[in-house]
Amino acid sequence: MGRRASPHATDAELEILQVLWQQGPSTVREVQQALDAIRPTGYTTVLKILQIMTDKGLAHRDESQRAHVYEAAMTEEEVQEEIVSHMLDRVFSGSASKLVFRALSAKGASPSELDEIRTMLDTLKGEHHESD
Amino acid sequence: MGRRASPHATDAELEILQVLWQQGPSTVREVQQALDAIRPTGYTTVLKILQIMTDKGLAHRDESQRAHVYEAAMTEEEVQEEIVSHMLDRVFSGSASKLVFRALSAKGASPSELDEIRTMLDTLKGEHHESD
DNA sequence: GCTTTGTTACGAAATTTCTCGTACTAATAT
DNA sequence: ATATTAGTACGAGAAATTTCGTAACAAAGC
Repeated sequence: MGRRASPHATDAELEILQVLWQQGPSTVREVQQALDAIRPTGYTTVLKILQIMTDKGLAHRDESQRAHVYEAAMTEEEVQEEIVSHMLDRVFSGSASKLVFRALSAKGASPSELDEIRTMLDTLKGEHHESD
Repeated sequence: MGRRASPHATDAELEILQVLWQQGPSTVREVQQALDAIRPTGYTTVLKILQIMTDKGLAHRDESQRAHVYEAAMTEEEVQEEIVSHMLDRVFSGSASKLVFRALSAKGASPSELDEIRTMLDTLKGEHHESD
C-alpha cells in the first residue's frame, strides 16, 4: 500500500527541507525562488508541498503575517540520521562500514575529508574503550 | 508525478534485491518464503513486484522452467553506490564526511568496524598521494 | 479422463507523490 | 469604491507503489 511506520520525507520534501535549513524560515515565494534557480518549479507546487509537510509535521507554519512563514520542524541532523538508518536496513544489511565504504568510493573523497573522518574515528574509539 | 532520471529501486524492490543477493537466483516461491519469514508477505505480491522489476531491468528472468527463476540484474555494489550518491545530493549537500559521520553515530559502530574503516582510509589515502 | 495443485498473467483498488489550475481572499493603489 | 496584485485553499489528475483477487493454464496424481 505504501504507508510507512516512520513516514519519512519524499524527494521533493527533502529538496525543500534543504532550502529551509540553508535560508532559515522562509515564505513560499522565497522557497520557490530558491528551487526555481535550480530547476523550473511552480509556485503552487511549492505551496502545496509545504502545506503537506505542515500536515505531516515536517514543517511549522507561522501564519501571523499575510505571507505565511515556514520553518523546518526537524533538524538536518535528525533527518540525516533517520535516512541513514533506513538505508542501513534496506540496502546495507545493517553494516555501517559497508555504507561508509560506498560513501567514500562513490565520490572520490578528498584527502582533507579523509583526515576529517580519521579524527572522527579517534573520537568514537575513545568513547568505546577510553583507556586505549 | 514521480518520474526519476535513473529510476531507482523502491523499498519493496530493495527488500527483494537483498534476498536475491543473499540466495542467488530464486523462484518466486523462494523469495516469498524468505520475505514472509521477516514479515507476512503474499505470494502474488512478490510475483507482481518481481515482474515489475523485470520490466524495469532490475531483475532478469529465466523462463526455461515452469517456475521462473529470477536473478538480480545489478550487483549489490552498484545499487549501493547509486543510492549513496542520491542521498549525498538530497540530504547531505554532497558532503561525504557528513554521511560517514551519520552512519557511524546512527548505530554506535563497534570497535572492530572502526578498525575496518581505518584500514579503508589508509588504502584510500594511499591512492591520493602514492608517494607519501 | 478429471481433479487437484502450483504456477503465471492480468488488472483493480487504495494510497502516495507531484504538479498545476482555479477559486477565493486580503491588501494595495488609483 | 474598484481594480490590481499577491497570497492561501482546494481539489483534480497523472503516474507510481503496493497489495491482492481472480482467471488461465500446465503438470501431476487419482
